[in-house]
Amino acid sequence: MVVAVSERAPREPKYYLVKRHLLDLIGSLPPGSLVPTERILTLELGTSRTTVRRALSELVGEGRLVRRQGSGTYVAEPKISWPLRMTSFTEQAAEAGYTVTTKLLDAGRQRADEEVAARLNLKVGASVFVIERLRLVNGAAMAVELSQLSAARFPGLVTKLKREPSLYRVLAEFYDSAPVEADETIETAAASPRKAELLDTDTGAPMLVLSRHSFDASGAPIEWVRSWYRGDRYTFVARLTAR
Amino acid sequence: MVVAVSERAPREPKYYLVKRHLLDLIGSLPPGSLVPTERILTLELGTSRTTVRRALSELVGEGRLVRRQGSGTYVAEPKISWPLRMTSFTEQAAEAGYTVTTKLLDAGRQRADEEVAARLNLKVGASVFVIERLRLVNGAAMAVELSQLSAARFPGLVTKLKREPSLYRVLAEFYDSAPVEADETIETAAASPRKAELLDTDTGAPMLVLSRHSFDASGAPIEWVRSWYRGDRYTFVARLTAR
DNA sequence: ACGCGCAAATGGACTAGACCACTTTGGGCC
DNA sequence: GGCCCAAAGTGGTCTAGTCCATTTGCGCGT
Repeated sequence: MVVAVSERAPREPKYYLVKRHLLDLIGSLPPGSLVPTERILTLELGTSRTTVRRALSELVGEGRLVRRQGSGTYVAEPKISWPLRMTSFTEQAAEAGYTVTTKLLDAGRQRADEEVAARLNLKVGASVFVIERLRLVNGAAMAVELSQLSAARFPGLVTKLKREPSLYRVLAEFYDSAPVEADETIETAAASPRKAELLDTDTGAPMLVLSRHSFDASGAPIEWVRSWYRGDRYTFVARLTAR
Repeated sequence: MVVAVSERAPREPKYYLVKRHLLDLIGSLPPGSLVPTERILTLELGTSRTTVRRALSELVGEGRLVRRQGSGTYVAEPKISWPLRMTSFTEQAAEAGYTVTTKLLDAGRQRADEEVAARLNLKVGASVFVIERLRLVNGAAMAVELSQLSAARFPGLVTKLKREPSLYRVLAEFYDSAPVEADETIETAAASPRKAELLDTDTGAPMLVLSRHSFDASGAPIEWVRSWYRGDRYTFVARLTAR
């Protein structure tokens, strides 16, 4: 195979030069350090504020910088790893040594649209519990989670959830039901204004979206969950073994 | 103007209103449809082009729209799922029914920096093979992959790779070495100009970065690989089982 | 009928500036 | 000494415009 010579050098946008300049700077400073203000960078680098802000925004999205309105821009802490595993959220966190809390944002009953009907093996219009929760680790918002389950299959679920926050424990105790298999998908998205506020970040910030479609031992779907994590703060980790 | 009292209503930026307008539009159109031009949207929605472009950029980053300079903006095809599994890239693709090719971009020898030395259990400055490849599925660029392996442990690797493109097959045949375990991490990043060009996308576009740190049966590290996938086009899928 | 070249239209990058929301700070007051 | 509040400084949003690169399509010439 011949190694192709790229005829066209990728032309570098001006904002990317600013970004590289900032990356150098970040590399030489400890987390928490103050970085020059946007207006100062504008003068130093001879560009417009828009261009500086584009570079800053990418670095914020990559978790290298943190901006605080009215205060300044700072070098960020390293990202946090989060394991992808079959156990429940609460157990995962405990294993990793984190203190986890869950805040119930909303829990109600809705009619299944086409997508959720297909996922839960229901008819369109069937009754579905929609549970929205905020996951916090050591007090800091980590993810917004939207769970959907068949209301017919899990009667009274919402009431029970208000006493026992672990969904998987409720399923096991009251419905003798446990997910034994799941398909997870991971993708990127931009934060909506609502999710941005819940997660204390900016609208449009890059996020990791983890969807889980889980099944019981008989292969019947139990729940369909989507979780939105801040992409600038978390990385997912999975341990794979051959065979 | 009367300011709403709602204590903490997430204030919606104007660009997000444009985004929702476009999402409605996208929902009613089949993939490939032409969407109004930026200048027309500017007039229709009474905003500046910058604001329209911010909304468009997010939608492009989420894989809902495709922009082609000089031509127009189009509704995008759905994303493609890509499995996370322990087998080699080439095998994965074959199983999924895709035709896969690999283009060797660069292969050479470098001195280990601190990070790669730690990953491969070497001393800083030890010789390391750095192999950069472009992965294509059905002819379209999918990912840029950067593999790093100990040169002392795999002498002549680069030469062999030029005849047999599957790295895992080369490792098995010539070095009797196979990864049986791996840690994979997934995070988001923005495309550099170089990667953007290789992947036929825009600088700054959101990407999924998959890092794999793999080990042989004795627990010794074999390789450290990072792959950059277009976040607007791919989602990762993993199948998890309890126990 | 065909093809070529050029003009129009598209998205891409950047500028300069206005105004707003929020935080910090320091001076004046008690 | 401590408190409060105004001012200054920070990032956040948006505007209106320029110039560029690429694509498309039309009209002209052959």
